[in-house]
Amino acid sequence: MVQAKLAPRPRAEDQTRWRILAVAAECFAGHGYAATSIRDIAREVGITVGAIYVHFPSKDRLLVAVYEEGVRRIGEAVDGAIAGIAEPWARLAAGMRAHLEALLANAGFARVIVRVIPTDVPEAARDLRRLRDGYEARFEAMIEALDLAPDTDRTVLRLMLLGALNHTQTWYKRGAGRADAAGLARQFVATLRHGVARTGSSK
Amino acid sequence: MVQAKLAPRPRAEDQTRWRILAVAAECFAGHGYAATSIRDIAREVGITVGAIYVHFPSKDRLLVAVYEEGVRRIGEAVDGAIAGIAEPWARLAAGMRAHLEALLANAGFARVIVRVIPTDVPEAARDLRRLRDGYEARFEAMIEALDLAPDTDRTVLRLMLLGALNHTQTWYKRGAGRADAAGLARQFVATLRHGVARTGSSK
Amino acid sequence: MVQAKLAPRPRAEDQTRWRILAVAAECFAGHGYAATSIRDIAREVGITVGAIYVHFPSKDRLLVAVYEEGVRRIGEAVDGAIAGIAEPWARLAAGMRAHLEALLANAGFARVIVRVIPTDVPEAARDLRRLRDGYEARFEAMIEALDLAPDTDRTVLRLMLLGALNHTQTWYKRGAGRADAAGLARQFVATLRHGVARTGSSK
Amino acid sequence: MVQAKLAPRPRAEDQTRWRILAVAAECFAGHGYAATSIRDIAREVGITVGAIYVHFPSKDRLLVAVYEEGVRRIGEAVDGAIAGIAEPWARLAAGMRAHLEALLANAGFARVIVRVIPTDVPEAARDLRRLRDGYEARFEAMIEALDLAPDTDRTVLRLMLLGALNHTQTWYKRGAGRADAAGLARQFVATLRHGVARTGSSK
DNA sequence: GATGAATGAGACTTCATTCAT
DNA sequence: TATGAATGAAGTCTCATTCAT
Repeated sequence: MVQAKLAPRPRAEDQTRWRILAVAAECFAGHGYAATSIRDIAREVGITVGAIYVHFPSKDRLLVAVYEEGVRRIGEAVDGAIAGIAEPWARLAAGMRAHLEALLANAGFARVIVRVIPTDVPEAARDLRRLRDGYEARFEAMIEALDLAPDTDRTVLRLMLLGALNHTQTWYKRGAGRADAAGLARQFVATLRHGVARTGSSK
Repeated sequence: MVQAKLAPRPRAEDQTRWRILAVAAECFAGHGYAATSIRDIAREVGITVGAIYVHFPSKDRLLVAVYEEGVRRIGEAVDGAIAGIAEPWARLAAGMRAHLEALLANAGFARVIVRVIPTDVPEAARDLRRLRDGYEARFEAMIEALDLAPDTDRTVLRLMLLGALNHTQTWYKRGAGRADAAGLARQFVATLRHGVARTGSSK
Repeated sequence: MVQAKLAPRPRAEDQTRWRILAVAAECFAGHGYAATSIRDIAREVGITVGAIYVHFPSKDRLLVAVYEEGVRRIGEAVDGAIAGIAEPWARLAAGMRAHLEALLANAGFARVIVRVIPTDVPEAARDLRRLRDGYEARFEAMIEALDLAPDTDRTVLRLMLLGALNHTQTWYKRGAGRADAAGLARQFVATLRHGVARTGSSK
Repeated sequence: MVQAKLAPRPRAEDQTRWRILAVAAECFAGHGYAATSIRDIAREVGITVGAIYVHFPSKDRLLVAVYEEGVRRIGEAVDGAIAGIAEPWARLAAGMRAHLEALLANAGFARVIVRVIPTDVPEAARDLRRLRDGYEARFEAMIEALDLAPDTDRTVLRLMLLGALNHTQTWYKRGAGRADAAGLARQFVATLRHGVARTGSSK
């Protein structure tokens, strides 16, 4: 009983590192890198500022660590979602849906990747870019496999798609539930595939 | 008479205000709101920190002023571009092109609107949102006029479109010239209209 | 009368800068550069920490400013003391006396030069070395003019002399008055000139 | 018996203590006490910060330990050098040479004594002073034995001599080899003994 | 004997803002 | 209109030291 009161460290010894990471992800994703102070994070975690420096050597390395974890998580989510799906458009739809779900599930880790622009943090820019590119390569591959109209610029398509996906973060109302991510992904992919013009209405 | 003594020129009197605005736009667009200090701006303009407070009461009011000017400029650009065009899809294409050109022309004013997210600056959030919404209403209207497939969610379409447009800022390589903005806009609108799937390849 | 209470800034507008310099000199000379904090200086001057940064951009620039002033003062003291004295040994004696008096007069400015070793502050090392060398060049010149025994290494003599002079700071008891500086200088120069061995006692 | 259980090796048990001492000596001598952190030392030794506290209760006690070892070493060096030399000037010359050699041999232990001024570390000042004085007493004795001109102040002579010796640390270029220490000592002692004025040139 | 997480104080520096001039 | 000195809070990071393991 006394134990429960005074010794709250039951399992992992580096639980603190994880809590810092999680809080930092939430803060960076919520207010941006520059607007988040180490103090903010420490306060939220419930430790001293110095304790953060026991686990991370600097603010920008903490950001990189968050980014890494974020890329790992959303990457695994997408990989898991598209595994076993062979048809290219279905693969893309599944990937987009997983991406959106991660993004809208209110998890800081995924949102950081979208929110923090590499060039914002010169000291970490190289690492951030590498991580980002590594993740986005999945979509490059998925788009590569599509059977597209002859004159389509696949690069522009990819960036357009990612722009649409990531922009959701700006306007999506939290609380609407993650079910909507599926609906959004469906509409996005349908739009990209067939367009939204009423059939027979064009040129 | 007092005029004759000190400030004989009628308009140039608030030239400083304009220079502050322009520099602030560039800074906010380049590094974000939190990462830009009043000192940075003052240094770039070549005046004292105090001088900024002569023209703007606070940092967040300065941001709002920049936003206002940005919205005014890009709004006028879009309005000018679509004036006289009746056909809905052509109107949208012209509007998107103007938007992209403003964004990629390296002008801070337009980029600020995309870069600084209203919620980042709580003290100014309401104003920023109002300004943003006022601008984006144009696209709402343009999309409203389109003849779309029956089950299309116009709101999602608008947000998808704006996401694609604004995301360009992240990856667009400057120096490529603004001519490309037109090309990008064309591809974007074509994609949204008809999709990119090879005709006859599906359903 | 109210004036005397509320407006204590009577003359110079950069009085603060001087007070900071003086206090910093005393602190750096007393405890060394690393052991002196900006807070210490601010507290002693009676201003905020930030106020120091209004006048000096960084701690090491403050040190350089103190050094500059110190070199200026002790340089002028020595120059004044040797002016008009033609006989080389008398010139050296006068110079040494002035140097010692400045050093032992309890004035931080002069002591800083002796106390803070250039290599201790890498960011300022180049400047400090330049200033120090500029000052010590006087002694080089004075020694150059001496009529010395043929095999004497003048450089070693100079360094030996400066070592003896500057070491005084370590052991000299303050409060004994500056009169002793003259006596010390006399004994130093006599020793260097003729040695201390009893005449006829050696080789 | 307890010995047989836990510490079977007689000497090597506190090897770590020695490594800490050696590194600390080098650091304190190189950058000064205040500018050296416990972490710097730990890193250099290749152990944890906590490990240092296993061997030394505080930073200032570590300094005292380094000082003690330094005084012991340079003291033994001087004692060994002057042992068996009876003629006072020759004794002094040998002692100075040994002192200089220890100082210039790039060994932190000897340099610490010269570099760290007792008053810099109030908590350890008393100990440092005691150790220093104990060492310098040798020179006091050596000077006492000299046959000097009647009006010579032996105390000033000692401090002058130590000042000249210890100042070498500031300017001596490492890498010139320790052979030069002998040459320097010779010139120092010759200067003090007979002076550097050209014979017959004075008064 | 040694580790490594943690603390609390304090390091230097920059911040937005005010105000007398 | 503009300056520049000043403030007080906050920024990132390092410090010596402690302690459970």
